[in-house]
Amino acid sequence: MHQEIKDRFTVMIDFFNSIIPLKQEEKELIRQYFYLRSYKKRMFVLQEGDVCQHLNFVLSGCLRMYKDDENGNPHILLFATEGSWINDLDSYYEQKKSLLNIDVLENAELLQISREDIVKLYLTAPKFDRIFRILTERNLVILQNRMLENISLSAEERYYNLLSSHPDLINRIPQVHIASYLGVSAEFISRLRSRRARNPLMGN
Amino acid sequence: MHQEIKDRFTVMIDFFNSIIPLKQEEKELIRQYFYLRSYKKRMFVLQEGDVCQHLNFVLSGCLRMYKDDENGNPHILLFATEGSWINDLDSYYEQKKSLLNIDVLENAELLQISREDIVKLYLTAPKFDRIFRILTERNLVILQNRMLENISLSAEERYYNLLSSHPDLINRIPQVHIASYLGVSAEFISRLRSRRARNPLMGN
DNA sequence: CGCGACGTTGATTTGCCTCAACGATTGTGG
DNA sequence: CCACAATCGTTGAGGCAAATCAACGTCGCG
Repeated sequence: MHQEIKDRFTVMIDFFNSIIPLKQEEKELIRQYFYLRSYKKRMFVLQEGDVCQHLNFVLSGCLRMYKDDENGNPHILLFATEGSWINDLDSYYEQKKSLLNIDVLENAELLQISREDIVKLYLTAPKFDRIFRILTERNLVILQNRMLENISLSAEERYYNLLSSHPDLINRIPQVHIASYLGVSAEFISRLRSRRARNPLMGN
Repeated sequence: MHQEIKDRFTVMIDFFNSIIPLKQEEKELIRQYFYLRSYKKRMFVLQEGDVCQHLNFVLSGCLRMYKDDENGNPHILLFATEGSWINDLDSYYEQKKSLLNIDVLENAELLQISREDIVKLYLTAPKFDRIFRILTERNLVILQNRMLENISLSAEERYYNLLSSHPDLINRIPQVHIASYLGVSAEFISRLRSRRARNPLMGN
């Protein structure tokens, strides 16, 4: 089972490697600084009011990051599945109380790193500054495209765009969460689906 | 006037310095790689279909980045004024044709750097990897907050939030562009304003 | 079994859009 | 320097997209 854990690290090392190839010593640093933690469904990785203590890389499972409004309704900023990250960077770097929640939709295994350790990692291996720069730039581009869709498309267009760009998500995430992610009501998504089911030719 | 140009660089150097203090040699690199360029109102810094050739740091003036939809209506992703950046990172790094436009709302002076030169900059001074990582992380946090507002607040709330968080923008940018940035119609913004003018106590 | 999570459907309301017309201001060329 | 066009904001009438509220059926699960 120590072997197993090494295998998990391999997933993360491959991830970094695909951005910039790592030297052996840099791979060792990853094994040194990241730690494996499992979460069960409904557990919180981060709760509103806490200070975010680690970056989270998802090995398996599914999570969401969201904010509750004054009525207690969640508004989902991000889903994360295998091979992606889910962090409240603001709380993590500024060490301020988070306004966001991260919880588990499907039992999950995460690789985590503390703030002190990532600072050490950056200092001992500056390549990780570059890796995380590139990673963050890519996430910014993705978020910018989502922003653009949000200000320019109808709810129906956004829903079917998501459907075609992330068909995997639709299969494993309840509609009510998809609705919250898109910023529309769950009932409206249901109506869109039944409308298209009755008339498959509609809306391209 | 060579003196003047040096002064412009000082603005940028101060900007970087406030993120991470620079050594003298790193300051020299900035003077070496960035170049000053002036744009007049209505000029394009980037046009749809072109490949983004430089990163843009705004010394003065005001610009917007936007996408035209199929009807030719612009949807604004970002405004940039003194001391901020405005880039299509996707086109810049991937060297693909841009879907976005960047044009000038008020005569502007930019400091620009080409893709080849920023790669050199990263190689000769890895500190810039860290600086741009941090910069990008901050921009991601900002965009994430805007995303959250967009999926959780009404048009009215978004408008007055923008008003209080960026009062400067409201004074220099036409309402029609503010509307496009928020993803609402210009007429509706006008109605919000006149509603509150008649009844100043409304909506907190 | 019974409860909670999830999806659906109907009736009604509303936030916001569209289209159109109209001043006020700016700027631009003859 | 004036005339005319373009830009910008406002207002009205009408319409539609999407929210809200409520009820109900199904499923999985403790």
